[in-house]
Formats: sequence, C-alpha cells, structure tokens
Amino acid sequence: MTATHDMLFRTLADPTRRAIFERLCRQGEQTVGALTAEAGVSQPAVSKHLGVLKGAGLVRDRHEGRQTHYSAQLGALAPLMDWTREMAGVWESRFDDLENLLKRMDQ
Amino acid sequence: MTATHDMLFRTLADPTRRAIFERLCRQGEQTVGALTAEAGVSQPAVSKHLGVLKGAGLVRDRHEGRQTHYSAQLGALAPLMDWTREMAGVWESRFDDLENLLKRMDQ
DNA sequence: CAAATCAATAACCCATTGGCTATTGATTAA
DNA sequence: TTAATCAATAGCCAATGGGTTATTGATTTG
Repeated sequence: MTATHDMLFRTLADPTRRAIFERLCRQGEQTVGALTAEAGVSQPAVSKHLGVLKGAGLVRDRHEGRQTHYSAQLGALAPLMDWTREMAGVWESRFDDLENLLKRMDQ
Repeated sequence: MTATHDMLFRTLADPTRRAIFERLCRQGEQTVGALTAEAGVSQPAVSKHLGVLKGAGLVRDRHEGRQTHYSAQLGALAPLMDWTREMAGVWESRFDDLENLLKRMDQ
C-alpha cells in the first residue's frame, strides 16, 4: 500500500523525530521527559513528534501515573524493508544472503 | 551519517517523487517526457522531482540530443537498508535469513 | 532559416509542518 | 488541600516545499 509507505517515509523524514525513534530503538522504553532532555526541542514538540510516530504505528505508549512511557514497534518497519528490497530488485529468493545483495546493489 | 538518511527519507517521502523513482526502478531508463506522461503533474514539476532525486544520488541522467534519460541508482538505497536493519536490531549476522528476521520483527 | 519540440529555470502561490509559548488536566508530594 | 510535576493540547508564526504558468536554451525538423 502506497499510503503506508507514505506515512513511514514522511514520519521518518524529520531528523528530530527520527532521532527520537532511534533512541527508542536503541535504549528501549523512555518517558517523554527523558526523551525531551535529549531532543534539543521543547516538551510539546517532543509530544507532537511522538504523536506522529504513534500515528504511523512506529511507537506504542504506556501510561503510568502521570508519566507516559514510549517504546519502538519494530514490526512497523517491515513495509520499509520490503519496499527497499523490492526496489533493489531482490525478487529471486527470500533467503539471499546480504553480501550477495550488497554486491548487486553496487550500481 | 545523519545527513544521508535525512536526504534519503525526505526525498522518498513525497508520493509523486517516490512513484517516479519506483517507475525508474521497475521499467529502467526513461525520458522526462515519458515520466511526465504518467506522473499526473506538469513537466516542470517532474523536472524538479528528478532534480531532487539526483541530488540524493537516487538517479543518474544521460543527455541525448534534446532529451534527457534518467535511470535509478540502486546503490543509493544501501544506507536505507542499513538503517532499517540496524533499527530492527539485526546485529548478530550479516547472513541471517530474512524469514528469521521477519519473525523477530513481529513486535 | 523558421518552426516545433524537449527539458530546465524563474517566479510565484498556497498548504503543510515544525517550532514556540501558554494553558490545561491529571497525578503525586508537602 | 495546596503546590509541584508531567504530558498533552491549543494557538500562533515562519520556513519549507510541491504545485502552477511563463519563459528560456538547446536541438531537431520542415
């Protein structure tokens, strides 16, 4: 579906938002406050980004008292991997090793 | 490099532009005229999109008389695959089979 | 040479978006 | 219960970006 790819690419296109997502991927669940401390933008800006990420299915939120914990939903990246692989022309086998793939991708 | 990912995601985020790129991936080299015929937007718009794609290294152009032929540069997708794989947490082996990967990506 | 075609550029418009501050609602602490 | 903290929302503003038409430059064609 084009709409899905649209949303994924558009959501990840913003560097601040992508940085937040990367952080969640690498460090696991984080509160809004923790994310804000590193984001370099205001708390409302972070909340807005998290809202967009959530809309794209890239994160999940969990409320605990007055704080909200966010975590990455890696499964949402699948359409992105599929699309890239499809564009790269990997039709032949789902079990191609990556080295071979990279070789074919050089020009 | 963040700048590279930025450019790739931002370039591919627009549906019209991504459609042009997909077309070049699937059907190979095309003239601006041929791309315009299918794009649903004006020729200048297509030229602008091609300029952006070229700036991101995703396409190459070849001049032949008064027409310009564009083709996809699949190698430019490598950083995208790397990033996605990195976020998905595939560290262990470059030779992981994709089925296994997808299994781990379900949540 | 004159007319037509192809693609790029210029100049403009409007919608979207990412940022901010201020505020609100909810929860916890004093 | 009053004060403080956390996160979301509202409302605003400036920059960006994708679209348009008009034009230009270059190359073919008549």
